[in-house]
Amino acid sequence: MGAPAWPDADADHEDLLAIQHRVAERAVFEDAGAPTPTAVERAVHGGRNSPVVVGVDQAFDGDDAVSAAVAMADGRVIERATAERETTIPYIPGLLSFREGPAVEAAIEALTVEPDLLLIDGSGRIHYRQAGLATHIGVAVETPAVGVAKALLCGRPRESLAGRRPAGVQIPIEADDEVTAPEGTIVGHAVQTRQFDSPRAINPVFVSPGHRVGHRRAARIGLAACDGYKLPEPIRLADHAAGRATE
DNA sequence: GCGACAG
DNA sequence: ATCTTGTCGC
Repeated sequence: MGAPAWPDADADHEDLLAIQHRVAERAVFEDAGAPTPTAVERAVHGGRNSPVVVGVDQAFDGDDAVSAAVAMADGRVIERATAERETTIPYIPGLLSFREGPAVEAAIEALTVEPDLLLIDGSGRIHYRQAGLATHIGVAVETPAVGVAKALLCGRPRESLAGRRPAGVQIPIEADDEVTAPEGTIVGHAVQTRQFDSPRAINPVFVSPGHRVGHRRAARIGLAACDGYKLPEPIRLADHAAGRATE
């Protein structure tokens, strides 16, 4: 078992923080088992003997969290699975994993295929205690994971994010005094996965290591997994699947 | 007290 | 995350 079981609804706030510190201790923020960006490119765009890349996203159905996991390999969707769990803890920035984690883990375990990489919507190392949803899940299921968030939770961009950047640009996100990592540690990147020529600029996504991957490879994986849209294809498909499971 | 704040 | 139609543009 890579991480503690999910806490009860009546767990103390301090217990939750303690769990996250443990998750961060067990997390590996360096390349150790995660597929290369090239391999991920084959899984999403096509190729032989690619790894199994699974995208995960959530939707809500009343008080329940609905999670969808979409597995891709050799350029095709090979399996989809969903799981629904009652939410007990409310949404609190920094404690998201305790609200959505149970459903996410259940959806991943409902797959019959074994994931080589998890692409999870939400932060990984870009988190106050370096234990965002992607890190918590990666450690819990002992699988390489990358976090892809649509907004920045914490940390300091090395450069201003104002204005427009062309697709492919990666701006380091450094730890500040709110993050439990030495000041200046690169905990992730703002990745411009998509950009238009139109007057309306597209925002970047925030990619960070979840487990068994370094920040550099995580960012390149984020770009390699995109297919014409702002979000990595497996996550985009999981988004649709989760929404459909709600209807 | 003020501002920040994944989904 | 979610409540929600049309509309501007490639």
